[in-house]
Amino acid sequence: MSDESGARLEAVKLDGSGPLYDQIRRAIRALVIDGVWAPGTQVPPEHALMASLGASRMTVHRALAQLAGEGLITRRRRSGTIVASPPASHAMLDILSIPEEVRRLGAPYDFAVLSRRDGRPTADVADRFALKRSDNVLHLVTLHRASGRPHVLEERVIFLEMAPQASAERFSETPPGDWLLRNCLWSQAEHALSAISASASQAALLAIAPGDPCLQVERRTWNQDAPVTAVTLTYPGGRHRFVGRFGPYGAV
Amino acid sequence: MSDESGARLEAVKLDGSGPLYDQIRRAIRALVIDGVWAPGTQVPPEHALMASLGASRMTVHRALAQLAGEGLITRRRRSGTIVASPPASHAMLDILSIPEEVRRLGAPYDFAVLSRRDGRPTADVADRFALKRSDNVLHLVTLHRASGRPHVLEERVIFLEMAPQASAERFSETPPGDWLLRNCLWSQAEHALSAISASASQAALLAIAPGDPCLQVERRTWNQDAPVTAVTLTYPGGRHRFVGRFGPYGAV
DNA sequence: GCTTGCCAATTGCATATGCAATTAGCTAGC
DNA sequence: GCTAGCTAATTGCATATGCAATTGGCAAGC
Repeated sequence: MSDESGARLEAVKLDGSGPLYDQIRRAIRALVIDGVWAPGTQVPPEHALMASLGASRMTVHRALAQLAGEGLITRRRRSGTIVASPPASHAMLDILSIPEEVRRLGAPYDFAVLSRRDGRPTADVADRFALKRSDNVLHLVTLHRASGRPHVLEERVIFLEMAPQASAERFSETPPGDWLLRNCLWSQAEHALSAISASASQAALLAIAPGDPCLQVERRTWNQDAPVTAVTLTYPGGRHRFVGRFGPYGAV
Repeated sequence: MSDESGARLEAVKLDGSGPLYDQIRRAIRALVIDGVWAPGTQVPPEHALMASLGASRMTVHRALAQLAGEGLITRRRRSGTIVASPPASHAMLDILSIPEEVRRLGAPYDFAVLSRRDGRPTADVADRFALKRSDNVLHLVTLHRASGRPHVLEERVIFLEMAPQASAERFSETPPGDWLLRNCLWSQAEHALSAISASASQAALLAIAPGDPCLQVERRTWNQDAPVTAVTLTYPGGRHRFVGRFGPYGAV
């Protein structure tokens, strides 16, 4: 009734270990990261948490201020505290949206799904993710273009266990990566970056010569240890570079 | 006399803008980052800052606690607060020490300086760093080996303006990158990552075939806007990959 | 209905206070 | 000289208090 936005006060459970402010911080952090409190959820005000947890307002404030500093929540006077949306990207390799990547280059973007196959995972994929061969997966090959020229080739496997709605999706408006970002939760990702020679088929699709060097990004994504998707992005090497800038104490 | 470690209390200057605790935090942060308070320097105790700045202990504490959280200072009861050493590396591309990189692979490491040339910068280099052609630079080509096999080829330019001691250094014990890390300050670095085809000379040095794909990392390093060094690292593509792992809220 | 102004909820900031925990360095005793 | 124990310096944590700033929503007046 009163908690229309769904943040139940009782959900905040302290574990009794360490400083009180840190217990509060970790408890709320866990609720946010595990998705119990979705982005946009109204977090109980300091006074409510204070009464509920038996802590002083300053102690609650300290926990919430830290979480706000970490970007997990957003606070505004009078309106209160809400769970923030996860930041879209952090650093060099965290660019997850290819349309956005192209848009930043100032080039018009389009894409085409070249092939699509539902079915069982290949032995290779099943192996890398410790899947049962009976799990259903969706294979997609997508070509992204900037200014009409091939930008990157995407070869993706989606694990339907975690993303059942993907079966019904046509991926006509939104490329698979962006669609997944909007429709699936993820808690962990791993990137591997390497240089390869373009195979004949890759070269043909990317409009380069076979054997030309390419930057290959392999990304595997999980939600709470359950695999969500795996993708291999192949960038024509001559055309792309990843750039990052930072100082000894972090990003500049 | 009393401040044998050199942290002068008067060095902490507030700028009057924003919350007091944040002014204090930024003031001390600047002293650390700009190297005025070197790593290991004893930071004045809370009571001293409190008296000197006219703030309450809790306010000073708040600033220092935040800085400790950011890793810029280390605090211990009774011993007090000291400036921390900058973290050696942060994430995927921040690995600065190649010996360390090889050691992590569990392989024995060695290196050889293949060529060395003192003199004026080439037009190309002078251009990229906005140098005067009269500035002195040191060109070095170094091959790093893991288990006796070529691991990465390093082509480096050191700007002697910022690192005059480099002229006298033989680089027989320590490769140039590590030597610079220990002997030079830097405040900013930029990485660019791309895929290339090995040239004939690169291929020969790396014991691969000409045209084989390589991962190339170009790193440029500055100290307060003055260039310190520029380096190109060429990794045989088939043999190396960079891996990073994180969640939507940061590194895991 | 529309606007203006007020009230109250909520967070932001700073202070004062007290006690706990840690430990460097000194002191007393052997 | 050596050790055990004490003292005091320093940080860590929690609370209570008060006021400032912001602003959503209501009420009063037009």
